[in-house]
Amino acid sequence: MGELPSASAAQHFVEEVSLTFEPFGVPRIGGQIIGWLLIADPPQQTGGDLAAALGASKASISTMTRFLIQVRLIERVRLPGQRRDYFQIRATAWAELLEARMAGLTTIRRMAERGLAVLADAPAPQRARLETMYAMYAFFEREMPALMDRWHAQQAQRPADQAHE
Amino acid sequence: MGELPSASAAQHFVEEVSLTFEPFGVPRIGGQIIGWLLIADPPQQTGGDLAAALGASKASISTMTRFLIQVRLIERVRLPGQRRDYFQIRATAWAELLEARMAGLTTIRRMAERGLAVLADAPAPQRARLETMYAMYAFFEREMPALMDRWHAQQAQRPADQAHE
DNA sequence: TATACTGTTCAGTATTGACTGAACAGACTA
DNA sequence: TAGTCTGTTCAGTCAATACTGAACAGTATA
Repeated sequence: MGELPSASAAQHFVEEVSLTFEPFGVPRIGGQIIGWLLIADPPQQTGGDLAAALGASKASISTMTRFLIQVRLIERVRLPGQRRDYFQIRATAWAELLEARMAGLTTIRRMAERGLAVLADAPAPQRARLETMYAMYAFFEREMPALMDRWHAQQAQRPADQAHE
Repeated sequence: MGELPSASAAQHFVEEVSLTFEPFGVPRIGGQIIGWLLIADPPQQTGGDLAAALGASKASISTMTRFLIQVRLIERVRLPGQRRDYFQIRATAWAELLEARMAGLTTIRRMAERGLAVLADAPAPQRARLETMYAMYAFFEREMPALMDRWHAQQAQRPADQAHE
């Protein structure tokens, strides 16, 4: 177990992360794992570590880590010569999370599109609701990639503390 | 009840919208109400209309409409001289939904900030995880308003079929 | 082969919450 | 005041699921 500045502050942070992720459909323990992996020392922790730190059963940890790996928030690493599994936050997790959010734009744009297909023969005023909805999401869907590129460009420009990965 | 091009196509669309909103924490019937209000003719529908069209109880409609009003997706209108309540999609619902999503950026940025506070005395490599997370969300939090402004400007420029509202 | 250790699977529990039917409340007509 | 609309509230049911404890399976050491 690592040295944390204040155990209670860490615990409070873990709880906060857990609550932040809950409305996004991530079960409580999943959020706790993320929170803990964000501040744990070292960054890679075993299933046993997680179970101990969070006071959860091995079963929960096993199921949740598999889930978090599937949604690409964490990854499983095996240190050479070791037979234990370690978990850590994926370096690109947050970038991909944001990109997934942007893919959500497409979903809604398509939904509007389908609605307009249903109202194909309807008069314009009736279609207006869906037209504006479509226009808006199509706009952001079109513009977001450029913004994402600017972010990546800015990152490449100042690789200051990009030690890991 | 209005004239729909194809009842089954409409029903299918309603179902699709319902499924689209489900992962966002909107209960099934809530999504159905949104779907129906997107294509219904006329755009304003009574609680009874909704109950009949969706085959749901008055109680569900009452609770869900109140919820959807609270999250500002729909609004309750009273036609002059009428004593019945009508519901319709708010004209600015989708814009505000997107803005709410952007507010989510702030939540995550703050979360990273809190984590960094917990690791105030930790060495740089340990803080790196949270630093990149913070930088990324702060970047988008900073840039998104400008993009939103561009959208509004573009809308003002061509007020073509902005008949309603 | 025995044993320690890893992690997974599975049955069972307990909680949450979406939805309904029925009772209730308020406002307009007769 | 009675009757008929509106919409809300409430108790109860039903289904989904998060979580646990215990049994299981695989792999390395003795």
